[in-house]
Amino acid sequence: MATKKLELFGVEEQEMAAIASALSHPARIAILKFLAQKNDCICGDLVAELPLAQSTVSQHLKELKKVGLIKGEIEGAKTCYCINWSSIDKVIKIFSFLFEDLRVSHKKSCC
Amino acid sequence: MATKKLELFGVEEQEMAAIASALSHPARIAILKFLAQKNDCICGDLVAELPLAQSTVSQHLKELKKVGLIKGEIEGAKTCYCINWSSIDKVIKIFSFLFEDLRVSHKKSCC
DNA sequence: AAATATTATCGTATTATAACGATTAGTAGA
DNA sequence: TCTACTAATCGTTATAATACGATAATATTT
Repeated sequence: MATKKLELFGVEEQEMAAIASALSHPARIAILKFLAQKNDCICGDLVAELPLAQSTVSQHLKELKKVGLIKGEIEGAKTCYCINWSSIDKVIKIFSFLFEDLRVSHKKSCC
Repeated sequence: MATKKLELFGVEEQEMAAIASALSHPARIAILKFLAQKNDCICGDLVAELPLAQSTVSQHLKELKKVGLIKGEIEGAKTCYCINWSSIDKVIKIFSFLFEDLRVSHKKSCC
């Protein structure tokens, strides 16, 4: 009874929701911050930094990669992760676009 | 085994994640858009607009209200909803702040 | 070749989310 | 008052997300 009816909405709404989903866990926000501060790092660095198991961190990295917010490059046994800046730009553009669009039609409301 | 360990992260990370959670469903994005376009509306308008049951729409509205993105004012039998613009401003500030912060330290990375 | 290191994936348990119908509580109108 | 309307909440079901340990896969070191 509770299948997500995502497909019944517009592609823009779906895309924004998918990006927001990727940002909807503090661990993933923390990963982005850490990644930006260190410029790049391997999975093990994040495991040392976060209060989560290695498998869990790997899972979070996978979700961030799924929506394109980060990139991962295999370097031997390790995988080097970094932020996908062009994707970040796109995200900022999409969201600020939404909010600016909203704002123009802002008159007076009931509350 | 799978209790969310949200409290183990910083307050800023938690706050951002909570806002992103509210935006992580296309129905809620659609509600915000509709609300901005019409300036304000009642629950029934959204039920007519969205492919969801009344109880489900009400649930989504509750989540948006929980993080302060919208306001609701009871007017007799109806409830008038509108966007909480000061909250939207705050959201934009928090997120652009994050991304700008990230960007300054952007040198060259492994990928 | 064997041991170690690193990360991804699998399997699983628990909690959270999404959706609906039914009910409740409130207001407004006949 | 009785009826109709509006929206919130309750109860339930199904799906998704979170987390972990264990294992697998690959690369490096000894």
